[in-house]
Parts: sequence; C-alpha cells; structure tokens
Amino acid sequence: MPSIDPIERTLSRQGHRLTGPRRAVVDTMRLLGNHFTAEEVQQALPAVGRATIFRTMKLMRELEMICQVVLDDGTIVYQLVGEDESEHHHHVICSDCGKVAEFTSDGLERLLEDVASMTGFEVGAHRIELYGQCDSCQKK
Amino acid sequence: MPSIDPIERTLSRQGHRLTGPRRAVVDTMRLLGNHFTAEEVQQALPAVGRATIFRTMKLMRELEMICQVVLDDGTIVYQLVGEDESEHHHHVICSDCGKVAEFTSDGLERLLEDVASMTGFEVGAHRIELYGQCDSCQKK
DNA sequence: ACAGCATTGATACCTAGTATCGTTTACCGA
DNA sequence: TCGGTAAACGATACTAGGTATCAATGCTGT
Ligand SMILES: [Mn+2]
Ligand SMILES: [Mn+2]
Ligand SMILES: [Zn+2]
Ligand SMILES: [Zn+2]
Repeated sequence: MPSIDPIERTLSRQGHRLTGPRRAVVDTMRLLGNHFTAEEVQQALPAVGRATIFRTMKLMRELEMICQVVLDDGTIVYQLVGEDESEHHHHVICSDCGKVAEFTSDGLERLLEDVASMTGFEVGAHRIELYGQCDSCQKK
Repeated sequence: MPSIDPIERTLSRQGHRLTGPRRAVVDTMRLLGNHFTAEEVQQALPAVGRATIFRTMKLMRELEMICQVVLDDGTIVYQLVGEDESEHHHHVICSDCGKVAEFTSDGLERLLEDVASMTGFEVGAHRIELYGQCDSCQKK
C-alpha cells in the first residue's frame, strides 16, 4: 500500500525508506506551520532521536522538500516547500514574528547574472534574503 | 600619543579603549589577508582569550570595520573593510579558495526595492551573496 | 598619580549540527 | 510470507561558532 502523501511518495520514489520517524517529522512540520526550527520539531517528537531529526531535515533539504532560511540575527528556520511549486525562489522574513514569505523575480535573476559577469567570477549560486516587517506586524 | 592607525583611531574616537588585545587582533587580521575565520585569528594569538577575540570581532562588525560573510556551506569568514570605502556592498565568494570580492550595484538595490514593495512587507535590510569560482581557480 | 569603569581571561554554557557505532527495521526477492 | 541485508535508528560524544559570568586587570580623563 503505497503512501498517498506527496512528500512520502517522493521520498520512496527517490529510493529512501519510509520509516516511522520520517513520517513523524513530516507530519510535525506540517503541524508547525509557516516556519519552524529543528529544535521545535525535536521538542514535538521526544521519542525521535536528535540525530534523526537533523538527518531527516538534511535529506529533505537535499530533495528540496524544505527551504533553509537564515534570519537577520543568524538563527536558522525551515519552511516546507509548497505542494506543487518547488521552483527557484527567495524569502522575505518578518523580523518581528518570523513569518517567511516567498518571492521570485526574473528581473532580479537576470540582473544578478550581469553583476556576476562583471566580477570576473564564474557565479553558479546565490543566497538572497530580505528582512523587514510583515503586514500584520506593521499594523501593530 | 594618539595612534596613527585608521582603525585604532576610529576605535578610540568612538569611545572604545585601545587595548593590547584589540591592537593585536587588528594587526593579525591584516596579516591574514583577504579573508579569515575567528579561529584563524585566535590561533595566531594564543595569548589572547577566546572570548576577547569574539568580543573584538563583534565590536568591529558593529562599527562596520569588518564584513561577515557566509560561505555556501554555511561556514563564516570575515573581511576587513577597505581603508576608505565602507559603503553598502555585497560579496562574491570563490567556493574553491574562499576568496572574497566585493561589488555594488545601484540597479540591484533599486530592483530589490521594487520586489520588496510587491511583497506587502516593509523591507529594511537584505543579505546577498554570490558563489562561484574566482578567475585564478577557473584556470586550474 | 590615581580612581573608576571598560575590558580582560578563565570557565561554563549555548545552538546547530555531524561522527561513531551497536541495534533495529523497512524492503525486496525467493 | 518469510528471511537477509543494507538502510536507518538512538545514544553518545564531538564539533563550530559563539555568549554569559565574574573576579582581576589596566586604560584614560582629570
Ligand atoms: Mn521557500
Ligand atoms: Mn566586504
Ligand atoms: Zn510579522
Ligand atoms: Zn578561488
């Protein structure tokens, strides 16, 4: 009986075993909502070993099932990638409540290639995050 | 006898004391060249306490005397800000040798403001790093 | 010259992971 | 459906990159 869950299906189609701990981590991430730390996942699952939490999160990052987001103070949160859209994107992060939103910009990507070509470097990847206040935090 | 050194002068003009450990850290950073880790500074100065290394680096970051740069694998290096130009800029980082170069782009900053205004966030800051190979590493 | 407070080093602690290793378990093929 | 086996697991120890505490030291303004 193959799992109906899209994340679980991708995991096993990619040749990874569908274990209890992995299912629990995925479920917990969905419960935690917009963004979560590794520690929040761990605290929600005291029966799962700490190393397994991190191993599972690393695997999910490699399979691009979660995004890693660096906050402005350097702490790290994660976000589940939306059910269908797993395209290249970046994040806007609320410095007050931690809310993470996504954006894409072809103009930005094009401009970065221009910048890259002027540096003498062969640029392959980039990291971009915007920090500010989300609309609900602005109103407060 | 006020110090002739521009970094040391700025430090004391900003109301900070010019101590032996601080001078040693600044000198060491200059010796280490283009980029360095906190650990490299510490290993070059075994007589200076670990906490002092980090305290001094934090202070210098706050005074914008050094840039903190996140490599693609997440490790952190620092770079002395050039003697005169301490303007807003970003970094291109060689994934092979770690070399850090700087760039500015008014077009990029403008475009980021446009992107920001479309997200519903009030964006105040951003983090941008480009990763690739520097020209010497490309030739190898 | 010296008082006072910034700064220091030692030490303990912290967050975010990774390495090791002996045990368990999911999966595939018979 | 029953193994055999490699993948995954939990416990534990370890790492990198810092911060908190606190008594001792030493800049610096007067
Ligand atoms: Mn995302
Ligand atoms: Mn710089
Ligand atoms: Zn918010
Ligand atoms: Zn290079």
